[in-house]
Order: sequence, then structure tokens, then C-alpha cells
Amino acid sequence: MADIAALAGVSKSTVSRALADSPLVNNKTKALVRKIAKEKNYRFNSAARNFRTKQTLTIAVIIAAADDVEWSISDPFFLEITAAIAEALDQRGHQLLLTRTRPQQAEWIETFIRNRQADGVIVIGQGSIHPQLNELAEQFDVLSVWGAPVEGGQAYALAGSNNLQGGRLAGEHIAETGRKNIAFVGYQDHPEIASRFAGVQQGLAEHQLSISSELVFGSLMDRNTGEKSLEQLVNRRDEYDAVIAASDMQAFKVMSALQSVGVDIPRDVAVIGYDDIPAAAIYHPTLTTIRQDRSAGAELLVDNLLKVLDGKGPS
Amino acid sequence: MADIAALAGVSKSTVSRALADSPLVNNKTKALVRKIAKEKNYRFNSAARNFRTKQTLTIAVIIAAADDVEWSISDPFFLEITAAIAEALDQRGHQLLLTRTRPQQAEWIETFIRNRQADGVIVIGQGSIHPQLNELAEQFDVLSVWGAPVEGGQAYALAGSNNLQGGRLAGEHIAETGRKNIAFVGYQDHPEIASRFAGVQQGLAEHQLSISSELVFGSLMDRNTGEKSLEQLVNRRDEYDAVIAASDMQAFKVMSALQSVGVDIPRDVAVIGYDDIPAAAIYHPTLTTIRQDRSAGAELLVDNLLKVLDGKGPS
DNA sequence: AGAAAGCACACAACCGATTGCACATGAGTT
DNA sequence: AACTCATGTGCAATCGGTTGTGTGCTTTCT
Repeated sequence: MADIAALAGVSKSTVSRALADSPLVNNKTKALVRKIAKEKNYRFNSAARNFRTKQTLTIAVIIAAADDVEWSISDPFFLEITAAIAEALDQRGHQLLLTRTRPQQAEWIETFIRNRQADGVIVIGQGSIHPQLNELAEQFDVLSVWGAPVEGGQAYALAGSNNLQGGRLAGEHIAETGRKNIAFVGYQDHPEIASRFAGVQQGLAEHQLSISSELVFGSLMDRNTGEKSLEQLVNRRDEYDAVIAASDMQAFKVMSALQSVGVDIPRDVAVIGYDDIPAAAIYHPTLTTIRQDRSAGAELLVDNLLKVLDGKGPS
Repeated sequence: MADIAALAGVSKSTVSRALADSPLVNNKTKALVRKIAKEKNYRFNSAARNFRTKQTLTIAVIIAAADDVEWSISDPFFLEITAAIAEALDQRGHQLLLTRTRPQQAEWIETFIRNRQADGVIVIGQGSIHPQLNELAEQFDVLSVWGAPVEGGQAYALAGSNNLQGGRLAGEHIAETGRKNIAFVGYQDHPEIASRFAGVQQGLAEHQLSISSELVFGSLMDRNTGEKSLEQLVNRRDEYDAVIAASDMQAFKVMSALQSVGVDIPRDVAVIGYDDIPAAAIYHPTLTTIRQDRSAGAELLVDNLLKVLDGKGPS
């Protein structure tokens, strides 16, 4: 930058202002400086800029629930929404730092914020760490979370699809196909899944149906109990004629397991998923699913975060 | 840091060295400084450090081929290897900047390197941009690429699975099941796929089989021609009894399309994929596939890059 | 005992941009 | 003609660490 200043015959403060399009600089000077900067192929040093301005234009993204569940790692939905966030951030001039840190480790947020590696943090999925998130949100105004509302409210900015309505759609759909005995599969302690389940029950209730408690199974993706849940689900296969799964990946698992024991899908048992991941469309038979819009969700997450960082937070 | 220095009664250079575990500092002083730093909950400012040391400990990851193909966006394999890279980088004390920039835009690398936003770049998949990558590798020693060897060699560090052998395995496996008429599906102009295809032919040749050129189809994932390729594949369904696909996602598409027109898999047509994405195991019927080890691949990519950045490059 | 060597620490420059303030120039006002 | 004011530019401090050089003290060797 000093070189550019010398070449243009001005001081480096003028160069800085010209490049930043400051109104304090004469237009002619601006044009000259820019021309020279372009010729000399000048690139500003963002390390220096970050240092001086105390912001990095970088957002850390962390996929929660990665610790206790296979789910988030193998589930394309989370990776896809991450990609969508990258896109949204890029459009707003920010970078995306993909972090592997487990949110369960309390210091994780310090690493990014107090070290000034990132301006803010987006958490995908609340998993079962809502309390920790709430606590962090009260300390630092840097959080934007994908998930579902929690009883008692949350201190962080929240974005998510309408799980209640999504669940209701699934319930109604199943009821309309004439199924009577419905099973549900998924984590009950994740706020998102809980909402979906509630929605499913509402949808079924409109058709005078309900889910028997014996037909509610835990997540098939759980490292510890997943196997057993799946086994139980298969053993009880005569007790239901439809399965509503909390995610497409779980729905696949259900279909695959049932097909292996000779169940015809959808004739004998209907299966419905959630997310609408690409694989849903090319599975055979095609999986019925509830679509979650990643792009819209990502934009919401990012806009929320930027608002929070601007001091116009939700809390 | 100045505060810490005052509290400990030493200069800030000593604090800096103590925290960096420099041998120039007495062990007692080190311990004292560290104790105070911990008490005061001191966090170093990485912006300042990056600025001074001229390295960011950050690596940019870019998924190539994202421009002209649906493939990379919807294919879990790439997202998964990205996650594995995040893990590998983390273990080595680096961060991962996920970038959306299209490698086709020539200036992309400048954004990261010359702006000092990242120390190096990992490119996942060569797609059809090998020449550009080569050119960049000659200008900057900051590149590590996932892919396959290219005729004429490459100037960048390369990691990838043994596509030739993987293809051969697939070919042999199909031959051993007694199939005679084999179809292949995939991009021929991606080095990785080309290698797989060559391997398949070798594997088949050992059993006196070969692939008829009419049964070689383009990628089903291509935005423009994918639809048509799939259609042709279905139309010619009586001409083959096995399909080898260049990726699991394509294999799924094949299976789904064939099953829709009443083909029984694997009785009528065997299908084999590549990658071993999680969905392969839970598809029904279970997809036979060639596994690519993401963790090992990621570690190789990262180690290669660090070597290159260290000046011990491949070129 | 005196000189050489080694250890532990302090001082101060430095990285490259941004920015508050001072200053110079020229136009407009009375 | 003297003065105010707006506009455009330069000077220099600053962000918070890292690191080369210098200095005082202690140890060791002849």
C-alpha cells in the first residue's frame, strides 16, 4: 500500500480511503489510486485489516449433536444446509469457518470469539444442548441457531422450519392413505423432533387417529440404542401399517430393514420421511418426505446472526 | 498481554515467550505467567498473531466441479470428505475455511492466498479443470488436490484412492457373478472416472469380457445431458445384465429407474457403485460398492499440503 | 581471580492497514 | 480585503502480538 501511495504521489491514508470509497477523497484521486492499484495487482492484506478493525468477516459454523449421534455426521441434510450457509454468507461478504469442535466442550465459543477468529457462530441443530446454548447466548451476542422453539423460550436467535406443520402434513397424509396403525421413529429429546411428533399427532387426530405409545421408537441412528430400536421395529412389524420417521435417513433405514424381511413397501407398510434429501427422490420406491428448504433456512440463519452482531439481537 | 506482564512483573516479551513455551524463559517464570494468564482468563488475539506471523493456520477447501455438475452438490461423498478434512486439519492445529468460490474463476486463489486469508488450498476433485490447477500450482505452492493422476503429470500435490484398482475390483466382481453384458455410467473426462473405467476394463478383460461402446453412458448427474443418458440407459435395458456406475449416487439413480420399469435388481440386472456412502448400506437391495476411505484420504491431502507449504513440495 | 560463556529477561522495532486530527488550499461571505 | 467555511490530503498514532538485539547477572574454566 505504501508503494501504491508513492506511485500515485499521495499518502497511504489517502490510498486507504480511496480504496474504501470514502467520501473524503476527491473522485479524480480515487480513480487514479484505483487504476494504479489494479495495474500493480494490489491485494489488501486482510490479516492486517482484521487486526486493525477487530472484525474478521468470518462466521464459524458448528454442527451440534455431533458427539452422541451418528446422525449428524452421516446425514446429508446437515452438510447441505452448511453448503447453503456458505452461499448465503458469501453473498453478504463473509467467510465460513467450518469447525469440528464439539459444542459440549464449554470453551468452544471462546476459541472463536475471544480469540477473534470469527465474529459469530451458527449452530446447526440444538441436539440436546439447548441449556448450554442459552447460557452462552447470555454471555455473548454472537449466536444463531437452527432448531425449534423450546418451552421456556431461548436467548439465542432461532431459525428453523415449521416442524409442527411439517409433522401435521405427514400425519394427515398418512391418514388420508387409509392407514390406521402408525409408528413413529426419532429422538424425542431434540426440540425439532419433538415438534414434528406433536405435529404428527395433531394431523392424525384430525382423522380420529393416534399413535400407540408402544409404536414410538427411539432414533435408529443412535450409536448405542439404534440397533435395538430397529430390531424392535422389525419384530413388531405386524402391529403397524405405516411408519413416520423423523428424518429421511431414518426412513431409509426403516424401509431397508422391512424390505429385508419381505415387507412390501408401500403396499404392506407406508413410510414417510423428513428433509427431502436428494437421495429421497432416487430411492426405490420413491420416499415420501417433507421438504425442508435449506436455502431459505440458511439465509434466515445468516440474517439473524448479522442482526445479532449488529446489536439488534432477539434477546 | 500487557496486563499479564504487569501482574507477573515481567515484560510482555517474556509473557509472549512463556506462553509460546520458548526455551529462553526460566521454567519458574513460565509457570508463573501461565498461572496468571489462566486466572485472568487471557486469550491471545489471533488476528494480531496472524498479522505479525504472516500465517493464518487456515486452509481453504473448495469443491471443484461445482459449476457444471449437480453431482458435487448433492453427492454426500464430497461433503463427507470435507468433514474428514476438517477433522484432520483440526488435529494439526489448523482451521478450515469452506469456500463457495468456483475454481473456474481464475482469481479465486488470489482471494485466499494473496489476501492472506488462508495459507493453502485443498481442492476436492479435479473435475475438468486440471489445466487451470496446474497453472496455479506453478505460480503458488499452496495446492493439494484430491483426484487421479493425469496424463502428462501434474504440478500440484495429488491424493486420491486407487481408482484403477477400484475399477478392476468392480469389473472382476461383476464378471465373477457370471454377468456377460456390462454397461458403464459416468463422466469420462474426469480423471478419476477415467481411471475407474480403465480399471473396470482390465478387470473384465481377465475374464475375457469387455464393454461394448454402445453401453457406455455419460453421467446421469449432468445438468444438461443426465436426463437423456438415463433415458437411453432404460431403453436399452435388454442389452445388459449389469451396470457399473462411477459413483453411488449414480448407481442409485440407475437402480431406481430400472426398478420403476419392473426390472428386478439384482436378479435381472446387477448394479455396482463407487464410494460407499452411508446410504449404500441402507438402500434396498443393498448396493454393492467400492469403498473410498475418506479419513485416510483427508489425512493424505492435509499432510501433502503441509509439506508443500513447508517448501517440500512435489513439484 | 579474571575472563569467557551462558542464562534470563527487557527494550523497542515491526507487521500493514485504519482513522482522528491538523493543516493547506480555494471558494464564498460580509 | 479580511474572514469563515468546506473540501481534500497528510501526519502519526494505533491495534496486540513476535522477535532481534542488548544488558546484567551468575556460573565455569584456566
